[in-house]
Amino acid sequence: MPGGLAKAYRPADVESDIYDRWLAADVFAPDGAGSRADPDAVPFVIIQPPPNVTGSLHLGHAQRSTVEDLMIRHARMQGRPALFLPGLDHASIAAQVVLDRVIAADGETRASLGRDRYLERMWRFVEETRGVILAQQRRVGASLDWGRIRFTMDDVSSRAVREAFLRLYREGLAYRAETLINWCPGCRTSLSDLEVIATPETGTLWTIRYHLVDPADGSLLAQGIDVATTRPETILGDTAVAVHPDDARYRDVVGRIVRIPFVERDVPIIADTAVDPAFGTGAVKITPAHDHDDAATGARHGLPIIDVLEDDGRVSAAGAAYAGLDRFAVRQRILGDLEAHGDLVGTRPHEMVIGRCQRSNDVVEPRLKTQWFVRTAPLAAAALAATRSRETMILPERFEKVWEHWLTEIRDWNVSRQLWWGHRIPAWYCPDGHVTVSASPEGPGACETCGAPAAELTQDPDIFDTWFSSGLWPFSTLGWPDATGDLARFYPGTVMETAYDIIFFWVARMMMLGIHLTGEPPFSMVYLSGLVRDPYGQKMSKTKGNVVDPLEAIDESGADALRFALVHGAAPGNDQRFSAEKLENARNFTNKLWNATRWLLGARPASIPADAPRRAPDAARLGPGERWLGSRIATTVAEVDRALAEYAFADVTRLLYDATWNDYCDWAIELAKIRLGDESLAAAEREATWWAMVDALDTLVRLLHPIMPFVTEAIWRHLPHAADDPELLIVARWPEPGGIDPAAEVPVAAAIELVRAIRNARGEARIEPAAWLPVHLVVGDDLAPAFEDLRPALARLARARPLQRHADGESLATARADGSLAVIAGSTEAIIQPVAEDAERAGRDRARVERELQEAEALLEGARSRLANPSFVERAPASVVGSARAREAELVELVARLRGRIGDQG
RNA sequence: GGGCGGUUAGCUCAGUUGGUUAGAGCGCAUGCUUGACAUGCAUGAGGCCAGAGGUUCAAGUCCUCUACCGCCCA
Repeated sequence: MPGGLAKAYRPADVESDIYDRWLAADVFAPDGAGSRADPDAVPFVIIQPPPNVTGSLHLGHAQRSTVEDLMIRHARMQGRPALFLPGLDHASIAAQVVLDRVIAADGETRASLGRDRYLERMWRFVEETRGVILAQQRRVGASLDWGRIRFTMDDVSSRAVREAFLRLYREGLAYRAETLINWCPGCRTSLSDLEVIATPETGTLWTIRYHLVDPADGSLLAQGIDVATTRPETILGDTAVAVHPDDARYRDVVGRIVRIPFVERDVPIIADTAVDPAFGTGAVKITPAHDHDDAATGARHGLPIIDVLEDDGRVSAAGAAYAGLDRFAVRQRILGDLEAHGDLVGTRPHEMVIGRCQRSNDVVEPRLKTQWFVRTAPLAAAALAATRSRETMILPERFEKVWEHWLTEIRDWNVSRQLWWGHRIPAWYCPDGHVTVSASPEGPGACETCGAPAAELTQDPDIFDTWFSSGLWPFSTLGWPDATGDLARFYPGTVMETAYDIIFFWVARMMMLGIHLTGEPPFSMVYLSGLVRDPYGQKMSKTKGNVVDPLEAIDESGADALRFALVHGAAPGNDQRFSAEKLENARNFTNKLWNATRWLLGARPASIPADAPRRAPDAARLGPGERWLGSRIATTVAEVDRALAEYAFADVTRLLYDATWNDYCDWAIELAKIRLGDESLAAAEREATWWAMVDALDTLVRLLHPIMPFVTEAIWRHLPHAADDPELLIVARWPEPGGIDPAAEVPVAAAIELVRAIRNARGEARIEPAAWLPVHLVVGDDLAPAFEDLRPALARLARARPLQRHADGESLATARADGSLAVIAGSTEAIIQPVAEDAERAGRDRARVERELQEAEALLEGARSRLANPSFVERAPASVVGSARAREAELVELVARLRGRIGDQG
């Protein structure tokens, strides 16, 4: 076992141990004992979007945690104080749905327990579940500052909620009003506009006849007016019939009275321009308690408002004979009864949009309720100003348009929820109905209007929308409203990373509340992640059975493989497809990196002791391969820095994959093997080579650490270190850019091209791979010294024995034998002499060279016609024309040489 | 109805401010138990860049229209 490393990387053997070592070293906190942060540097802060306390980790969480963690790890390695703050969200409605199911197993319901016992049960339940997702985050490798963890229901958060509400109330930005709200009968709570999903459906448009009332004696006439409706059960709450004032069909009946069936209520026929004469019969029923448009019409005409529903969706006492029945049962009964009376005059299918509850999918009912609202207009304006001024940026930028539109059109936010699990609204009402809002945990001492004593006050039974406490998260987590040290140091935060589907629910609310309550936008960058979908682009869901469990993926392939695969597909705002193949590919990559390390440790020259401290390679003794590698790695550092600065994390994975696999493993290791095994070289040269290989791998491992923290940390343990290196890679320095040397790359790039061309020629000619063949070559003077150094490498990689270099083409031509293979690669040219003459092989080789010639001629023709165009030469920039000319010259020479080869062979 | 995104190799995706020959991984084909790695190595095949028009010396890239797919808002 070279280097004492296992033959394959086994993540399960090292991951938990490594995480424990990070914890023990106290390196996650920006001010932890093991932190190497520069206290004067600008902190880098990510407050993690808190997952639901009863939830468990799904692939989307894993992806977002990884993206957040890689930004944090990068900043930490740069020496910035990096705060990655974990948390949990109480998720009112979602948690209640889960707990309701749990208690149902014991034969209990919310009602049977009552509010206090239900909440006690919830706290017990939450204590049981809260650890689950936190442990899962550790498996992913998230370097969260566990000492600063917050829960939206802990005391600090509660205080922030009460204080925020009090301030908004005092400023008139929180108000209580009786108005039409969205009601979910399934969840038995009101919903914000965002939580109602507009769903296109095919419903039915029924036409119903309301009979006119005889003004003389109040008796019912046979004459009537036909109205169209999609919700016949709302008949019970009708308080008018409306027509358009210009509608000639109804001019005569405006002002007359109709009787609403079943409830026997006499209501007027009114004229209102809001009525669309083209819809149905042109006459519509008006139900101000159960329709937003009707409520507006009702308000204009002073119509009464009659709520005919109970909270659970049954018809109330106002529904006369139908009271106590479910709304949809009532619909059917009413239709039957209308038909029996001959008053159902039309039925036809109708395409419509129905509002459904985001969580329960129940049809949402508009209802009149007294609730608390947040006045959004001024808050939204400030949020818009912050993004317009670029104080806060949104990535990808195209979401700014959506953001603008939504915040411009925003309506007031209903924050009351008729649930139990959440922050109780800190508003108290005295017997006279005065409102007192208090931020004190004990509530107000007395009514602030009439002085009624506390004992006579009753607290609002409702709780806040979960997103209200979430909206305070970027600063409530840091101790707001107290002026804590953390708040001063870490607010505003740096990046808010979250999924684009909660940009309104959450990001907008954090911006609105953050700016208003703290005076500053809560973060400077909003990074919106896409969704992780299944291999066919379908959303993952338990019902579809296409869910990938991140923990299973980690068990199988390791956390690093999962992270790499997820980051590889992550472009801001774009969904990605996740598949077992991608995971496998990433796992192979971790193994490749591991094995490169294994090779390196096993290849240490005997003259270097195993525990030798890290030493810079002696630059004067490096071969062309090491100089090439040094420049390649330096280029990679620069490109990775650029990609990170642009949040192009998928690019980072691609750059590092290529640098590791292609540059380091495929070429650098192969070149170094030859040099390290070359007894003719001085020991100092072999040592320099090995140290150069250590340098390059060390840099790659540092660059890869934010994405693949475990395997890189495991490798780092085994690499030689300098005296000022820390124990752990997680706090090691991020590589410095610099050292790019294009001139150093030229000879090895040419050598690689030549080796490939020779392999290709041998392959096409079907020469046994194991065969060593004599090769003659000629190279340009500029490459000659490097090629001399590289001779042993070229010989082995191209299986050339002997390898003879000629001074010029003429000399090379003398090496030509019957059936020899012609190879042209860039400016180098070679002849491979076959073991034995073989007519068939010669034919195949000739065909290959002719194909190459054809391709070269086609390219030359293209280059010439381009240059033949006078407007190109005149108008294109000189540099472009220059390189076109150079290209043409190159092709001319290539064609000439290929022609020469064919002549030779012919 | 309004808005946004996508369409590049069999599949999943890259492709910088327009500039030489459009790339990668997987898959496929052929061959290889090479002393780091078969979770591997070598070589190869495979593209009218959705379609039409335009701008330009030059278009996968910019503009217009069309088709299809997806998402958001109403």
